[in-house]
Formats: sequence, C-alpha cells, structure tokens
Amino acid sequence: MKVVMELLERLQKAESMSELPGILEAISNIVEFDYFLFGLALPNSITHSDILMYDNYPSEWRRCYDEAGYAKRDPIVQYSISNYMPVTWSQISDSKDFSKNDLKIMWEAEASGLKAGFSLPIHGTVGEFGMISFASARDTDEQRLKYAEAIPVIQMLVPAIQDAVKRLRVAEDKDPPAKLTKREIECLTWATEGKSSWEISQILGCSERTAIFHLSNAATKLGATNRYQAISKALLSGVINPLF
Amino acid sequence: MKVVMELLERLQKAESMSELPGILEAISNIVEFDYFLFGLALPNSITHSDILMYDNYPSEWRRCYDEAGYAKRDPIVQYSISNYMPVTWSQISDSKDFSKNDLKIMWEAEASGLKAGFSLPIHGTVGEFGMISFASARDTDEQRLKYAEAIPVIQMLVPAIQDAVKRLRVAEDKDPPAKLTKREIECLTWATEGKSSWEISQILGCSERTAIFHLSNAATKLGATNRYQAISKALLSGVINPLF
DNA sequence: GTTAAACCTGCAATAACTGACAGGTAGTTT
DNA sequence: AAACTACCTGTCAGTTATTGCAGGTTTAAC
Repeated sequence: MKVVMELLERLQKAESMSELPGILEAISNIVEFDYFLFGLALPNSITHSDILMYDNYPSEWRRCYDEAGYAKRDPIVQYSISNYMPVTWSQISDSKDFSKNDLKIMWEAEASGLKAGFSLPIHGTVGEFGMISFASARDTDEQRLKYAEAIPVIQMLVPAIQDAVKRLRVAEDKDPPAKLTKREIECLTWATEGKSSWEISQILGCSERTAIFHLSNAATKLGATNRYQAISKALLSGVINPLF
Repeated sequence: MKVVMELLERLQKAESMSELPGILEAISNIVEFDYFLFGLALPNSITHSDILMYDNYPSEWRRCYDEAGYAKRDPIVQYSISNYMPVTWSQISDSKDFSKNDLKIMWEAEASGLKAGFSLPIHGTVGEFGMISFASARDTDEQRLKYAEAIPVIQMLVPAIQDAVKRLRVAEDKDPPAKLTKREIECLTWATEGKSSWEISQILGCSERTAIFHLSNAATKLGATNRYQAISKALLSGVINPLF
C-alpha cells in the first residue's frame, strides 16, 4: 500500500511526460506482471487524435499489431470502448460477443509471449479513450491469483495517471486551448442543437448577422474551416459541454 | 473485501435501475459514511441530458441546492468535470482555484449537516459525466481516517455502477440507440471534419447526391433536424468515435 | 423468388451558410 | 487619450445544404 502512495506522489509531482514510462514500469513491478501497455487517445477531431502509448510489449508483436491495424478490431479495444469494468483476457476469449476472426488477434498475442493478462478501460472528458493492460509471459494459476490484488491497485493509479497526463500536456503545450467568449459559446451551443443563425439570433436577442459573426469568430478561434467542424471541435475539446 | 465482491455481483446481476439506491446505501454502510450522492449526466444533446441522481442527503439541502442551481457553480462539480482523482472536500475548501463566492456553497452544505466528505469524478463515453460523494454528519479525526479505506473501495465499485447503468438503460429502453450503416457513419465522420457534401463524395468515390442521401438518412435516424445537430448527436451518442 | 436493407443517382426549388466589404458602441486597461 | 476587447449590425455575391420528386442495383435473409 505504501508503494502505491509513493507512486501517486510521483505522478502528482511529475514535471515531464518522459517520467511516465518509468512510473508504468514501477507499477508493473509492484503488481508482478512482465508486460505493461498504456495507451490513450486524445482526440483533436474525430479522425485526428494525439496518441500516447507507453509499453514494454515484445517489439515483434507491437510491430505486427500496428502494421496490420489490429487496434480497430482488437476485442480488448472493442470491449474497452463501451465498458468500464476491468476485464481479464480469458474473459474476452471465452466471450461470445466477438467474432472468431477478431479473437484470432488474441491467439497471436499469446503466441508472441503475452500469455495472460488483464485490461482496464480508460474514459476521460469528451472522447478521451484509452486502456491500460498488464500481461505475463506465463499463464499459471499462481499468476491468475494476482489479478485480484493488481486490479484495485491499478484502479487507484489510473485517475492519477489521467490527471498527470492532463497537467503535463498543458505544461508542455504546443497549442493552448482556444478561449471563446460567452457569446461565442452561446451561439455554438445553440448551433449544436440544430438551430439556424436566424433562430439563434432570436434566442439571443440580436440580429442574424451578429449570430453569424460570433459563430464565424468561434470557428476561426477553433481552427475550423466551417460551422460543422467548429461544432465537433468545440464538443471534443470541451469548450462547450452539457453542463452549461 | 468479500462484501465488495458481493456488491460487484449485485451490480452485475441487477435487473432494474430501481435496485441502485439500495446498492448505494449498502456501499455507504460499508465505508461507514452517513450520506451518499450519486449523480450522472447522460447527454442526449448539449442542452438536454438525462440526469440520474440517487442520494440520501438532507432533503432540505437538496431542495436549496436544486432551487438555486448550485450545480453550475459547485466547486466539487467544477473540480470533477476537469479532474479524475478522488478529492476530499477539505482539499477543495483549502484550494485557491475557486472563488470565495463559490466556496460559500460548501459552507452552506456544512451547515446543512454535510460536515466532511469526499467525491470521485465519473467520466464515461463521450460527454457522460458524474460524481459520487460520501459524507458524514461529524468531522472527526476518526472519520477522516476512513477516507483512505473508503476511496479504493469506491474506485472498484464505480466502473461496475457505470456498466450497470449502461446495461439497464438499454434494457429499460425508451429509445434504442440509432443503428447507422457503414456509409452513413463514413459520411458523418467526414462531415464532422468540415468536409462538404461534394468533398465527401470524392473521398467515398460516389456522387454528391449519394453523400447527401446518406447524411440525410443519418440525420433522420438520429432524430436530428439538420446536419449540425446530426453531428453533435452522433458525437455525443458515440455512434461515431475517434477510433474508426 | 420474394422481401428487405443498404447502396446509389439525378433534377429542381428553396433555405441556409460563407466571406469580404464596411461600419458602429461600451467598457477596461495602459 | 489611445488601445484593446467584446459586442453588435448591415449589404452583396457566391457556395452549400435541404427537401421532395423519381428511379436504379446489389446483397443477404426467409
């Protein structure tokens, strides 16, 4: 327990993203698994996400996986995108929710040395999605007993990792998030509801031209080429959110 | 530990949303806190979310909170929307990130009997957001020691709650999620990137009319009045996501 | 072999958005 | 007083989206 607290502190005090791999390795030592993989997709837009990936998987397997574009079919990824509970790989293999073709990926992973493991889905603010997995080179009963101990530890650490990633990305920033004015946010919010410029002007009590003006400024600030992209960028970046 | 496993099982086997309050009460008994509040916003669109809320907070406080629209200013909510780590209320009170005006809400909560507590942010697939909080009627050193025990337990249970909510919502369904075709998803994805109908037709290798046709069908299926709303509904419902 | 679903296409009229022009006020900071 | 920001408004020409019409093919399921 004490080592977990130390890791939490390391995460909170981290000053650079480069410290993450070491921390992840420390975690895999604590939970006594040979392999780890941490992957996080931070979408800028629907087709362009920043991908963070730190792992010590067999390099041969990673190459094979990436080249064949397995990520789009991997049952573990499929599971993680629509679930929240931790899952052991054997649960996935035994599940009837996946096609035999897709499960083949898991047999290939096994053949590459990833004999047994478990994964935790990671879900963040609008659209952020990832996974953290731990695997061992042998699939023994002894190893299987470690799941129950490891999972709560990982569950404590994942939020700290997410906060660290968020903080460090802002710190090491390339492009700071766009600051929109109150009016721009209002206009965008109603635009996402399918309101036309004229309807928005009625809601806001201004002229149609003014609504168009604000929406156009918002699009420029968000780096969008038109209103459609402005809406998706605003949603994915969280500048407009369901709470306000 | 065994009681936690029992609760996980209860969540996995639950057949109705009505079982949730009982489970939450059981959790607050286990962690030995007097009060609990579980809130989850499931956005249908940016201005319209389904709100799930189960709690046993003092009813007087809940009424005051709701009537004054505190949710939009509550520092705990503010924190939870952009963070992932569990947080104790005293951490928030001592923080300089919030205005004195907003922190007043916390003093009022204290005056209403919620003397000390902690909260965990909950983030789900696109836009889902919530919190789970536990509080006690007395702020003693003894109670503060319980945080460290309680938090890991809650962290194990929250994903199970999220999965249960997701499963039960589909089961008790009013409107099942729209099933879009491959082409409709492709068109929407490119529309989200700001591509015009003509550009989409070039990408897909079909006529402009066909792209318009798919987008129009997608909008109808999503219950959207136009392409803008179709995009935001598609993003918020997860029918299009950054991975594909 | 019928049915259904997904996919594909064209035309025409209307509605809505975009971009570039040109200007205004109110409030705050330097 | 000048500079800045947020806010507001107008016109015009051009582009794009929406809607309703009418029709087609391919594929898989029953």
